[in-house]
Amino acid sequence: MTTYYQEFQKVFLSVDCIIFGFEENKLKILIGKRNMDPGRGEWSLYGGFVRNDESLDEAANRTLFTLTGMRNIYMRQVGAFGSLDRDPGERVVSIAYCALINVNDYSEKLRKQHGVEWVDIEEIPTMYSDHNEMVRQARIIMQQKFKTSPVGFELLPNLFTLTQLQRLYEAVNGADLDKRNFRKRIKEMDFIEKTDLIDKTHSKRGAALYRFNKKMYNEDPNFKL
Amino acid sequence: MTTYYQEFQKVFLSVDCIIFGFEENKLKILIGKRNMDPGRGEWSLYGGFVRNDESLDEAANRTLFTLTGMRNIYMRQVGAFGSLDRDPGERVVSIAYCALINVNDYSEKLRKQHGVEWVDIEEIPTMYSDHNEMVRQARIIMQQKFKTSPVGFELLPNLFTLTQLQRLYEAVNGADLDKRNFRKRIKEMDFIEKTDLIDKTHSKRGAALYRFNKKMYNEDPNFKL
DNA sequence: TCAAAAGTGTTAGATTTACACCCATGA
DNA sequence: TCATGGGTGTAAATCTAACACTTTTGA
Repeated sequence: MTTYYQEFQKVFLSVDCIIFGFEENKLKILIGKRNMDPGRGEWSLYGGFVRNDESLDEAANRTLFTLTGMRNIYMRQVGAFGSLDRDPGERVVSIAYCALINVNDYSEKLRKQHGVEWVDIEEIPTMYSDHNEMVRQARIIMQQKFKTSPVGFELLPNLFTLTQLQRLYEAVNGADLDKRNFRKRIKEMDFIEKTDLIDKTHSKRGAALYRFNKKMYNEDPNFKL
Repeated sequence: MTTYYQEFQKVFLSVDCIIFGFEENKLKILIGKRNMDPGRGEWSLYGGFVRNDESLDEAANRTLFTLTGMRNIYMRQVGAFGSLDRDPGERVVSIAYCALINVNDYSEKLRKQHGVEWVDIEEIPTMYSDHNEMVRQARIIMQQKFKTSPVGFELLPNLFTLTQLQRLYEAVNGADLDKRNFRKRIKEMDFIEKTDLIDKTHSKRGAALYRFNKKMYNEDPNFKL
């Protein structure tokens, strides 16, 4: 450490995860009650400290893995949050990351162990510190991403119906979509493949199941919704 | 400090500024040669450490002020950069911010004092550490912003011609625009006001000078380009 | 008088939006 | 048999993109 550097204080760095899921036709995030001071008992995002031997991205992935046991999950940075008063104890600057996971892939046992639950994005309670602001920014970023990039499939099972996909997009942008116009657009995207399989769990007639063909998308990435 | 926190190392936090300007029909950024180790002599963004008593935004504004003497400048966070190897000495995590300034408002004297210069965004040299990546991300963010928000005026004098405005947009998105279509769109935006003044410095005939009416924009914010 | 930049409208094509009925099936 | 969700096409309106000539004036 040079003399120059000594003028400045070092700070703790944490990551906080905004983990999105799609359940009951609603966009939800995983939050829990803090079990440590400061802020014990308040609603909070799941987070953790950045270690000495890992990058920010690695810290975010490790934190997500700790909570969900899941790897290779879609994640991206939302931004750095560093108000002076954001942590009532010592100064902690936090880097917010958002993630998209398939709710079905997340073990209920693990979820309960960590005491987190899925909460409708439209009904987020007041949370600890600046966590509401983190969620607000994450949501805006995701709304943009959903329009131009096929990230929505991260929230769905491998096989999904067009109605499920439409409900997802409705939940994300907070407004209903026209069924025929929606399906017209889907048909234009060859990488959203119709399978021979039928889902009969949601209707008597049954709905065709589709899958997202990532390889085909990479050859001609022209997503637009 | 609690026992728990001690498991984690604190780190230095810095801010790095991507300062955009518009000059000679080109989008440029302010960079200089590093005058300290590590990386002495390499091209670099202008940055500084985050102090104990200031938020990240405040640190970015202070750093910009130190370099330019300018306050109340449009600034926004690009993101946090925290690879393990990004600083060859001690670990430093940096928060990148981008800013838009009017080149004419920046004193040449100050610029030279700090040894920074305006470099065409299309001709950025290889820079220290991850600074090229910071610029790349800042540029993408700005390209998005320019389409939906009247931030371009931050780079222009109060009074500007439509040709200047068009050249700015061409520089930002890296492609030429159709003059008639461009001007058609401008006319639809009442908050871009034509004045009685004529600029004769760039043509014999003279071009009408326009101004951005911020108050009018706030009453009906419908920017689209 | 001419070079150089300013200024101005129209049209074809593409995209977006609104809209209503039949189908298949299990209960 | 009927209630429920699945599935389909068209037409009007809007938006986008392509395109060329006249004006003014200082040198």
